[in-house]
Amino acid sequence: MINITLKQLRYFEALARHRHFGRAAEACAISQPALSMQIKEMEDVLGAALFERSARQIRLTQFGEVAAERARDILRAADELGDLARASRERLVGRLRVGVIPTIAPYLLPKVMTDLSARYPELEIHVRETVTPKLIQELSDGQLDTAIVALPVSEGTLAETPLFHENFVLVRSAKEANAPLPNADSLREMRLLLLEEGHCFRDQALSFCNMPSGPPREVLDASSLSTLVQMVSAGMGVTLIPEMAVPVETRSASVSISRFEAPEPARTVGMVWRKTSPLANQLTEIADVVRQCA
Amino acid sequence: MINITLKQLRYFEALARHRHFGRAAEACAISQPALSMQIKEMEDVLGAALFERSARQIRLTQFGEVAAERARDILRAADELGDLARASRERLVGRLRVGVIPTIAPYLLPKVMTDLSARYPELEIHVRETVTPKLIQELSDGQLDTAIVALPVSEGTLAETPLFHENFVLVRSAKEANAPLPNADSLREMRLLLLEEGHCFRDQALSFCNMPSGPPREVLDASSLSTLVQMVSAGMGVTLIPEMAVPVETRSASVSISRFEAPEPARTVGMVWRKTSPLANQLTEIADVVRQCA
DNA sequence: TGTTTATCATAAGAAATAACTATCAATCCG
DNA sequence: CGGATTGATAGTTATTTCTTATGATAAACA
Repeated sequence: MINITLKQLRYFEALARHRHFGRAAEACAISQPALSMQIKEMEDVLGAALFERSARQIRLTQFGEVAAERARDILRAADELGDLARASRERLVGRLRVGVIPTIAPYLLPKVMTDLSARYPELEIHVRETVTPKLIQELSDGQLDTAIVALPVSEGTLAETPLFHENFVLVRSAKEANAPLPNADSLREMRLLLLEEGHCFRDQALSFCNMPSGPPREVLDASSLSTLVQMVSAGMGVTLIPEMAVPVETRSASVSISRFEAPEPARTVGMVWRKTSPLANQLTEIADVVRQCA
Repeated sequence: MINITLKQLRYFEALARHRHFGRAAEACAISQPALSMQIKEMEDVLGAALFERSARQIRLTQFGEVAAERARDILRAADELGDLARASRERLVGRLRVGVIPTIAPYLLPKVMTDLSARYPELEIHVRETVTPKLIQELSDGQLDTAIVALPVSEGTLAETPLFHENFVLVRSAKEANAPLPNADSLREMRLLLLEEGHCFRDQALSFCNMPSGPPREVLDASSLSTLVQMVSAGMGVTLIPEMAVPVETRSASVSISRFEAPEPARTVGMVWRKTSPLANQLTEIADVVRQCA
């Protein structure tokens, strides 16, 4: 199946406008025979005459009139595709799907969302909050554009950039405020409350205590830092939370916060995306904005 | 300025649908590298990535999604142009601008319009009624598609086909009904009422009497056959009218109609159109329909 | 862990398409 | 009738697009 081409439509449109092969050809920056051939080809393909050629002038046929209108529509649509491409290339627009782990989302997102919206008004931000393995899976599947997680991710297909480094602090009930600071080993002897399995923060905390991360423990596992703090406040044990969570989580709980001595437990939070992502350039820009927020 | 092509849009659409270069290429009946190259070319021209290629699968970029939608619109519009061409080629549709001389129009058109509309329901018929020279001019200018006039027209650029032959009859007042039939020469002595200048029928009548057609005559010239007959009915003279006009024009006038003896005055009515007209085929068909009516 | 498989990109030559120059044919005009 | 204008045609060249063969990379497999 042979078909018409946009080039033919362009030539046709010019001829319909000029009603003169020579001038239309000049307008298209080609020779008159080239125009003649393409018009003829187009008429052959369509199986209908577009122009009526009489001795000294040419006229659009009735079909030609209709076709000229359609041709203009098509050419305009094609041009718009170019405009659209330019727009999408010049600035970050459209939808950005961001995944964030639950031990970061509530503390970082409010400011990040505000700043990003201010900087990229045309950007529609979707947030997905879940544990790292799921985020990585969804990222790889193309359901997310980027994710904010604890580094390293060590996934060959993903690019990662660090955002900030944060320490973990000890949360004890208010009445233990002046008790001696436990070290990593003594923590193991205490009733350490942790997040349920799957959260990387659980593993990071356990690793600080040199405890195996795998098997479930006898203690109740919480589903959020907020719950953990409330449990501590109720005297059920102690826990660790990232520094960033302190202002939010201790507002409505009577607990004491203590920093560890060096080497303090800590984690690096970073942003990851597919190495192949077409948004790679914009994502490094966004990482900068997030860094400002932290 | 290099630009995208419809071919690229077709390939792109296929790839967007299959999300697989090999299968999309197969669907387009080309080799996989050919598809790769055209997609690459298209991305280069647009200056934006359409697909994100990762190891084992490809995905549309956000821009690609939008572009795919547009591409489908454009391709559909291009296909419709083909459909439109086919429709316009297969049957007579749209507008047909017909010119008819005033000494034919009122008698022939009612039936012709009815029959044509029945046969070509999608045909919109415009009628222009004026004298032959104006019709020929407008036909040549492309303001008319065809004209029904008295033959011959003898215009090199026009094609003509005869429709019917009609005699002229003598119209006298009712009380002259039994008077002897004048011949061409005796007509010259009578008060012969005629149409105003410009009407071919005037010239044809004069030519029958062997009188010069040019100079204005002393008698009142009428603007329609109807007026002529009414004048005859009022006793102002005699006239000739084409046979076809008899039923209509003598309905409300007390006149007598007489046929001449051979050689009877007559004219050939025919249809003309530009030799270059794209409607030429359809016009011969229409001439057949008109012939049926006469 | 190395091997196979799947998949898209690249390269080089061949085929197809579109362009140009030169020329023709028709017609209008003085 | 002769020159000028205009679109069509022919032959050749230039460009584009395709094909085949091959490469590179990562996933799947054993």
